[in-house]
Amino acid sequence: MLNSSIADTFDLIADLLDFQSANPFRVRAYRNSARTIRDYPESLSVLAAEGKEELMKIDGIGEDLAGKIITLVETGELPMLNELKAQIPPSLPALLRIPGVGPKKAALLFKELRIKSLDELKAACAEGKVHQLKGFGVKTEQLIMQGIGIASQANERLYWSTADQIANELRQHMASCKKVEKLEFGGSYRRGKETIGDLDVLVVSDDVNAVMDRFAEFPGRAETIARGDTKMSIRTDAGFQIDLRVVPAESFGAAWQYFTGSKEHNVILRGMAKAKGLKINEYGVYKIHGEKETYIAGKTEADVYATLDMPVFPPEIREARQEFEWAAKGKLPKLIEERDIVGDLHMHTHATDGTASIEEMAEAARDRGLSYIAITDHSKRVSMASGLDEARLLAQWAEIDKINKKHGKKGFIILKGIECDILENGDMDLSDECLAQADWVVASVHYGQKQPREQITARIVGALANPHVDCIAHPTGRLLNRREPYEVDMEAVFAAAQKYGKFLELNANPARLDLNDIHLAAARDRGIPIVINTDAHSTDGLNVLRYGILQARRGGLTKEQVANTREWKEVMEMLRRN
DNA sequence: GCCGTTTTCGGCCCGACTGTTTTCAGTCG
Repeated sequence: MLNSSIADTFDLIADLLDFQSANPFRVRAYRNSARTIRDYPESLSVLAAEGKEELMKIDGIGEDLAGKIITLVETGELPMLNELKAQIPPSLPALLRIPGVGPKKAALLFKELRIKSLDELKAACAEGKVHQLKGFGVKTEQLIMQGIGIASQANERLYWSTADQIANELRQHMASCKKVEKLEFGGSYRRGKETIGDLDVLVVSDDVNAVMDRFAEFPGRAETIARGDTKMSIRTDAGFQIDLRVVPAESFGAAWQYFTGSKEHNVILRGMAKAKGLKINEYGVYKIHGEKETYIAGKTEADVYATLDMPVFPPEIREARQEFEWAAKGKLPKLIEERDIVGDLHMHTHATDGTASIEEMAEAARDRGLSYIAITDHSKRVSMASGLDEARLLAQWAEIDKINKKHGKKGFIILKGIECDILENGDMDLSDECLAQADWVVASVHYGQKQPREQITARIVGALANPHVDCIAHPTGRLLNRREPYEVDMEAVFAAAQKYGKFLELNANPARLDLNDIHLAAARDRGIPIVINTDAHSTDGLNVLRYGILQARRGGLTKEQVANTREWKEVMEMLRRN
């Protein structure tokens, strides 16, 4: 059983318990464990076979949950969940997706009006039944009507790159308001998450109304969800929510820290503060003496963290994973930066599905400060992209030799590479004799992505065993919001990469970002070199590198752990050594 | 349901906003 399935089960239990108004801390225990399990790098099914004690070593999993995981893995079901399901209709959790409807309101709707689904709720609202319920009113009924539309919409999270565009537009828009002394973004956007659910904006100003009025004029605004003394929320016409907070300068650091999150990171931080007789909220850090409290910090993030003897964590690792452990040991990693990258080892030209020539790609890469690139067009199996057969590939390599000779003195190298398909039967799409002549070979799966776990894992592991293959491109094949990853057993892939001394790619395309942060951390712990590539199909495509860097930072990668921060000569030595 | 360098019991982060209320519950982040 996949970790994600176990996590889904626990999340469902949390939802159902919520409806029953169970102890909120019990509900939280299920949600916390679900999150931990979803992020856990190793297979819990494997751990479960080793017994309860192994599972209980994981933070947030105690005796009871360990037992439930084992039952789940062994039998595929959970008696406790079956009992809950018998009491609560399965469609009820859908009601929770309506903004403003939580467990209490949903439970009341079910109890009083027997409402079990969004459709039934819509009908009840239309008939005016909902506003008669205790605790509901006409406004709430209208809000639910609108909310049903939002809940039934796909409600997709935005790519980080899209959120970045919106953030930049908003920054420009707000810049013309003279009352804005300072403006920063927080939330998952600042933490560089691959997708963003909403945008958090923080403004320092002594004129809240002026700032909010300007915010209300944002061209993308479709509606204002809330507007209070310090906080305002709008929704864009695309259904994307933006939350604004206006704070005084002495609270800026505390607020920025607070709104950057993650929530889990903050919960731990506040727990630490409490143990020290301090309180942290979005206005500052306070020393508690009896009934009274005094402000001791809050102007900058550094001030806030310093009250707990903590360093300023890079936002990308504020996920309550390993950062506190690192900080306690004084070993916070120095995360990789965009300028550390000196080469790009995956890109296409107009020979296949790219739009630029070899020379154009090389020049664009050189403009961006790189010292080498690999041209890695598709192999022939990818016929839709007019993939290269052996003859065309050899011709391309001859051309690369020529170009290198022409520009050789400038110290920029174009490598003869290929993105060779791993065929459905596990064979490579080009012969070993052909691949042997390449400087650099990335292997990838484009067909037969739906194959069962054993089969697709064997294909990728087989490719890693091929002596001519250097790297696996986009190892899980997922496309954010669009396509699930292959059912590949990443543990087996990591083991093979280690055994054969191969590299794994972090594909920087904002829709891929494959490997993800969890996998990157796992690869890092195993000493597997990562290569951050753009997979560019045009000269502009080279610009996606920054998204890959964010993802790498979320995975806790340093410069040393990324192969293409080294000059090509060194990379070659790594390959030869391996 | 989890957890312990004050604790194996009794805590578990904290505040803003809204709507429906006459002082607060529910929701959200």
